[in-house]
Amino acid sequence: MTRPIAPAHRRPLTLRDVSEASGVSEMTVSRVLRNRGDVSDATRERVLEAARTLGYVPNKIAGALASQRVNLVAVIIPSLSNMVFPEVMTGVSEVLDGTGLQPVVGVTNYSPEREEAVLYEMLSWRPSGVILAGLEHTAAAQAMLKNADIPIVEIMDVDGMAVDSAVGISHRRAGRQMAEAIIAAGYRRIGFLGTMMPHDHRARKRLEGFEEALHKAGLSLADREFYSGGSALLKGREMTAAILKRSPDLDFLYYSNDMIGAGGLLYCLHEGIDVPGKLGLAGFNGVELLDGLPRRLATMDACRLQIGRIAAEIIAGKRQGEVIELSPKLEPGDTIRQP
Amino acid sequence: MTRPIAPAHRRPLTLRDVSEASGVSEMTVSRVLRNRGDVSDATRERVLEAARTLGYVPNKIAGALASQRVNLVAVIIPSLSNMVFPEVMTGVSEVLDGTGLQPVVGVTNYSPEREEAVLYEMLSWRPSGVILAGLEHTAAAQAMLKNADIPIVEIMDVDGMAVDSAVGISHRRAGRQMAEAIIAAGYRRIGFLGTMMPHDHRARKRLEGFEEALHKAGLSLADREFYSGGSALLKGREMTAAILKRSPDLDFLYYSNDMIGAGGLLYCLHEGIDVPGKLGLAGFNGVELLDGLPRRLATMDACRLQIGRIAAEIIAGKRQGEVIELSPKLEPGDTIRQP
DNA sequence: GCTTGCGCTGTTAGCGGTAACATAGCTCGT
DNA sequence: ACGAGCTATGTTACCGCTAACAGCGCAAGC
Repeated sequence: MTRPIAPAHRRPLTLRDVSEASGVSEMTVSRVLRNRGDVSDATRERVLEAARTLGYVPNKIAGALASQRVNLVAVIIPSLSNMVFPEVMTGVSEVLDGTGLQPVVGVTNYSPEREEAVLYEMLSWRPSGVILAGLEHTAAAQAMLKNADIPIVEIMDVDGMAVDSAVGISHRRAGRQMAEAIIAAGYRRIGFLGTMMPHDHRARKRLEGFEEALHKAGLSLADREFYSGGSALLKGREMTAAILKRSPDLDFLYYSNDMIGAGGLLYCLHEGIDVPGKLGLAGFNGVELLDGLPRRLATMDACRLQIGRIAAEIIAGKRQGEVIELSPKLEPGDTIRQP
Repeated sequence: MTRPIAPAHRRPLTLRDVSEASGVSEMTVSRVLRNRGDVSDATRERVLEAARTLGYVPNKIAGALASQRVNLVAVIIPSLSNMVFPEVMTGVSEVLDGTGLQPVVGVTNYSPEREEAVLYEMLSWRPSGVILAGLEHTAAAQAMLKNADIPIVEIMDVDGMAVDSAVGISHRRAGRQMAEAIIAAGYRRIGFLGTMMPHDHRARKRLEGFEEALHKAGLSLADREFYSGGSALLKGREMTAAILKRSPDLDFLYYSNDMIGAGGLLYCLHEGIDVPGKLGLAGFNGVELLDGLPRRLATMDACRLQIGRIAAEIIAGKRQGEVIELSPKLEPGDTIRQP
């Protein structure tokens, strides 16, 4: 792709400049630049040449206003530093790349108010669709979504009511399944380590499902430890040290995410604790990072890439919108005893 | 912040709807919604009430076209999964948050052609400024940047010619400094492990600076190993195993980033290699992840947060644009012998 | 009383494109 | 030879909002 080498200007360039430079009407220039309608090869060449030498860049603002069409898709996620969302974005981009649609990312930092503000801002650009994480939103945000009259896909989670479409996994079920696997492996004194984020509903639902399964088996969490902020890997170490000091008789640690789980694993290996014999470990997410650890942490894949892909397909109209529940796979790794 | 609970519509809402609902002109509604010009409190209340109950969301496309003002800042970076860029984004957002400006992210995957395309797309929305990584761009991209007539900040790197402003560190100098520290610590048979990315100019410059300093000391790289794709942590392990098998007499490994460095460190610890006595290790970046490792990898902070902040300040006009070189700090950690 | 000035509101004319329709010049079949 | 049916281009009327200016009512100044 080669684009213009152009001189500096004073007044911003418009279609009219290109039209004058090439001796055709603005409409014809517009047609050439969008590859729409019939234009003779000779004219097309002349126009492209003029546009290139001038260094013309179309004004999508004007274009969008006139055509009532915007090629943007709003993607609203809690955080970029989470490892989880970049992967969702990869899936979204993969699919959108072929369609002329463009993702625009907004970040909420797990704050519902910020989500509402970001959504408002994004909707004011009249995107062709919205992809946003989670099913929990402020009343105002829900209303905006309903009124927007564009495809809306809520991702990651399906435990709740969707505004329009939803793609994700059931975090409650995921928590339950992990608990069942742990119990089946013979562990009984189980501790939980997680983030202290009141608005991370998915982590909350996993814990709820987890405890539900424990209760069904006549067990309950023996201890729990929460953290907020800082390096997750380091926190994982520290929390593990703390919980084991307080409750040395625990035989399993369930972490709310792989990053703190990895920290815990490194700590245990370093301390020479027998994993998974004396102490079992499990996390959640299936992050790529785990592949490089000395031992494979048990985890559960959250289908992030696929979620991104499917959400984008719904927005692009390549797939019927609806509630789609994916099934995360439990990966036992080397940190749960084989029963 | 509470926003409207509104009914569903057919035709998209415009200023006219709000104007009719509140009995004032469109212009007055516009003034209220933007807090601009004098409006009586009574009218203001009436208008806000109407906008809220209708669930009106302004159309920024029309607004931007009419006012010739867009509150967007294009931020163009190579990758989101790199850990590095999310942190830059944090700095950018922090500063922009107070200004009414909004960052919009574009990702290039280290491809110059893609960068050109993304830039073209972004410029067509007429942003108020552009922040982009690196100083190397296609000729066409350079031309677009020059013609755009908005503030441009090239970030991360200062070894080269900036289009307008630049904020970053000298990667050549960083490589040199690391080499000097390694030599001073008495290491002599040094290997390099890095990514095989022809377009990662910053990694290339670090290596150049590194080798330059080696040569000045009468040394040269004893071996090198490259990789591409996959989990960086795992690759770090594998590459380390490979290079040590091939050249068992190496006494130092310099990694082009912390992630593969961390993998290498974990490998060495697992193999029981004496670090830093028999083998020294160093990476680059100062990623938060390292805090959780069993031993602190030597690294060099790339000042990412600060780069993001300063770039945003330049765009926001809070600071004079120019070329700003920051000084990365060498953090010796526990993987270089103390001389 | 008549200006002056201020506070508030309305009117007009675009911003830079595109949809929809009109039109001019051809080629063809009959 | 002539209208039908192209293809290639131009014309007109907006899209939804805001800058710039105009206008009105009213208090204060002289």
